[in-house]
Amino acid sequence: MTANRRILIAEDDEFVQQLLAAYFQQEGFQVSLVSSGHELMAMLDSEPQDLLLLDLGLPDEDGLVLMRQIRARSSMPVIVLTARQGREDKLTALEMGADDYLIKPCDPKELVLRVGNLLSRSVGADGQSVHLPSSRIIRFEDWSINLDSRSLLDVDNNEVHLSRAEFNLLAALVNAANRVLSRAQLLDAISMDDSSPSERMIDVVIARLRRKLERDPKNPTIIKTMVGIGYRFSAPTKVE
Amino acid sequence: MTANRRILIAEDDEFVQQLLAAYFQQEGFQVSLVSSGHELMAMLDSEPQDLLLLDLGLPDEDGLVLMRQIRARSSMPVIVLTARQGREDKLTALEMGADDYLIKPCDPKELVLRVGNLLSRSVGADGQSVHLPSSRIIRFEDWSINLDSRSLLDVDNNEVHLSRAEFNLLAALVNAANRVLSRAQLLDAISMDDSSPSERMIDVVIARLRRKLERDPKNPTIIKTMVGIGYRFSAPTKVE
DNA sequence: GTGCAGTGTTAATAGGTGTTACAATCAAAT
DNA sequence: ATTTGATTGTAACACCTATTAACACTGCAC
Repeated sequence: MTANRRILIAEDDEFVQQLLAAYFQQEGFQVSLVSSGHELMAMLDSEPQDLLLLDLGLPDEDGLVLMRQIRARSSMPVIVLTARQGREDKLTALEMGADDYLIKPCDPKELVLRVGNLLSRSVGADGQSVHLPSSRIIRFEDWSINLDSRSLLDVDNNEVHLSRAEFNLLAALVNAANRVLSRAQLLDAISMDDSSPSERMIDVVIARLRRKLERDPKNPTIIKTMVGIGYRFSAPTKVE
Repeated sequence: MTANRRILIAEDDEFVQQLLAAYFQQEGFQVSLVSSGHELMAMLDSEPQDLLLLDLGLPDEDGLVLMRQIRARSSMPVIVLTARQGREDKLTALEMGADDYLIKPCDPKELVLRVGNLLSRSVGADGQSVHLPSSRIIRFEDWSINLDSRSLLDVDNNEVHLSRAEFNLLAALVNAANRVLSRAQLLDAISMDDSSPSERMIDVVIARLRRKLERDPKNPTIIKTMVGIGYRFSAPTKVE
């Protein structure tokens, strides 16, 4: 029951942040803290977490935009916290894929309760997390990708280095195996903030990935191009 | 267990109030809450408390005036909390008879520590509940760092020497474990006077630290780089 | 003084990101 | 089948950030 207790708190008011951290630590969570959208995305890229507590009012980025970017790269449980009373925000947040929604001020006990609920819901009978693809190792062709340690191993178990953008793109494709992802969706998966690079960037990263992954990069079998639509991961996968 | 664990929290931000309450309750205190100077004085008149946590920024009354009024009727321990940075406030508050003074945001652990200190001091000279200064020894991976003696011990308890800058940087990171610290914040931690060295200095000290701490300095696991943001201490820690 | 440890700067290097230009390819119309 | 315009692939490049070695400077101990 207790393996997945890493909680990431995204909150810009430092005092609230520290109080939440101290409180959750006492409840036995391992807490990580970020105070901006930029940090948040960097943190999610560097280390998987079991649950995200997201304050919609981060200074540098609209919370709902962040929510979309998060959902583009993982299905981790997210609880949205906001000072806003608006009903629209609530609906939008839930539409964007938030799992729960609380308006500040709220009772810390209730908060911990909902966190506990969400975590227990996302844990299967075997104690493995259902939600987090990041707790999985996936094999395809000669490769095995570990979404947890963010590493890619070749057939001899040697690690092949991927850049952040390359890994995120591959992870997004693997998570949506056999589904077509548009360039816009893939952009969400690789971009850190809202400074969206052009969609051609996706082509470039795809090319770099293919050069590393494909036996014959000219005739790709793993990442297929869907002309006019996007790309599709189309190798058989085996989840470990 | 001592009977005097009733704490009164005077704080107008409702969320902060609830977080503080939940936190102190977990620490075994019986908590009462007020959110205005008016309520505060009424509460003090009707029910004795063992300690007051007073936010200077209450809406209806200047905190320093309140402080004087409180002292006019009791000698109960008071810790003043404020968002203001001003040195004058601090001096005035202490002059007015506050027992301690903390600037928000502050570490909740420190807050509880000071509350404990103050309460045990006010118990009397029997020495029963004298507060033991919490040891500041923290273990991570094969290392243990003692923030009091400023020493770092390896797995065999041999001391590994760190320069002042190295130690301060490491201490700052450890104290903010799992939080991202910007180069600017880390600069504050290592520079003694106000002559700020350039932020590249941080990279240099980080490199020197990694060479001493990390198993594989090229693939650091203890101090992680957050590109474009700063650094983060990300090894599990255990406080002794 | 001389030597030494530590501090901080600088510059070379490495690696990643994103743009652009042009080549290659595709798909639809003729 | 050929043409044509749109789309995709990729090399080359500019730019950015982080890493690290080298070095000069400072202050301190002997």
